[in-house]
Amino acid sequence: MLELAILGLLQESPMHGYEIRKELTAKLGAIRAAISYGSLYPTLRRLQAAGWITEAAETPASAEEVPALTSRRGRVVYKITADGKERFAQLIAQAGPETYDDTGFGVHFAFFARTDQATRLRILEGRRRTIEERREGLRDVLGRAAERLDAYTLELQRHGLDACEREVRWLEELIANERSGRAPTVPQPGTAGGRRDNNSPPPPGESRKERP
Amino acid sequence: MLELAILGLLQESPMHGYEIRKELTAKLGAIRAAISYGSLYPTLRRLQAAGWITEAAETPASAEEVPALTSRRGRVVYKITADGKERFAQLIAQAGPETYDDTGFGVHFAFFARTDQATRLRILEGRRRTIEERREGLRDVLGRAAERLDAYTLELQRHGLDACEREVRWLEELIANERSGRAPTVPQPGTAGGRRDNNSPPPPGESRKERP
DNA sequence: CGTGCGATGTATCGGTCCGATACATCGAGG
DNA sequence: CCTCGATGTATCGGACCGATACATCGCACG
Repeated sequence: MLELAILGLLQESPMHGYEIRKELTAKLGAIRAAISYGSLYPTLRRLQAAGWITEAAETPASAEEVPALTSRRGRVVYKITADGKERFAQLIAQAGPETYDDTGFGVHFAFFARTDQATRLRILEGRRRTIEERREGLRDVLGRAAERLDAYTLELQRHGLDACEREVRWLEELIANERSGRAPTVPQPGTAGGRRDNNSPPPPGESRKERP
Repeated sequence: MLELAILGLLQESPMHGYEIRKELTAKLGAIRAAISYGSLYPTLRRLQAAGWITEAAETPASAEEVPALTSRRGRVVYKITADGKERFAQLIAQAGPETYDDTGFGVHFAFFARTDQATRLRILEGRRRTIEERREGLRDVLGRAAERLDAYTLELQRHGLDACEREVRWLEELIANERSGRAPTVPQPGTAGGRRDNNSPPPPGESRKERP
């Protein structure tokens, strides 16, 4: 999962470890806590050894630009390689069971903008299936095994069941949206300020903008 | 976490590994997938080495009861020791940061029937705090960093934010319920059938009530 | 009658990821 | 001046997972 996330992130722009962590924390904040350095750095080294990423020199512009702003000293900036992009495409498209658990789905979903519509649909439906099964499991327990469990445990199951039903509905909307049309956003009033297509989804052949 | 869950479960009755897994899967189904044998068995051995649990002989009733029903052969049944109960009490009451993450909170909550009210309140409030912080983080991202993120990522954040708000409301109800009165259940019509006291929890002091 | 299949049951191994910890630099504010 | 918080890289032990192996039992199907 971390591998996929890093590869996906580095396609936007080269970054060093600390930055990767921050960006990932922002992007995946909804599904998991900040990723640990204890897994980040070893993974970066693994990816580099495999040739998916390389170190990029840190020299800012051309030559004797006196920096003064930031004294990039020990920072190690990584950029993705051509092999790395290939690897990402393979990872993002293939769907094993781990693709549908909470974390796996979240990571895949966070990079939907780099995925083709067929894959998006497949993943959304797989996730729905998974959640539906979880939901059925909870209903079973609440129905059949309710006498064996204490009130707190039951309340926990009810809350979980509610979350499942809600997520299934959310997925239904996304699937419908995905099938007929291409707008990713579910209409939903009054949460954040501006809603506006920002960086539109140019999934397969993309050009990335950066600061000019 | 696994340690706490096993200790808690074994207070209800002695069990073997397979059974522990099944019960735990039922009890914690709302918050996590089935626990792996790859962590269960090593943990059982660790708990046994520490003296929190012991093997219990499998002999069914008294003597030459011809079994014929089940041929309990290799099953290893564990029971909790006095030290184990003490350990459980210590683990369930003390609250570190890991007590408030999704899994940690879920396990603690699932054993609320064996916890005193003060601890329950402390944990519920800590969890609320944690979720509120996560919620603020998501609001920040949706507000300030929205332009930098693609529509799918934003949708993920919105869904996460919604889940946070919902959980905070759920926790509020539980806290209010806990403070004034002692009924664990939030009134909520029409989900499961019978509600009724089952395996009574006589943990430290309190007695559990249910509808008479 | 056998034969295979699904549930029950115990166990290990490699790998991923986390939490704690260490250490070094830099800019800002007291 | 000096500490504090943000930035930044890195390691270590431990928790937990997923795959795998292996053995027994009862039952259904041929």
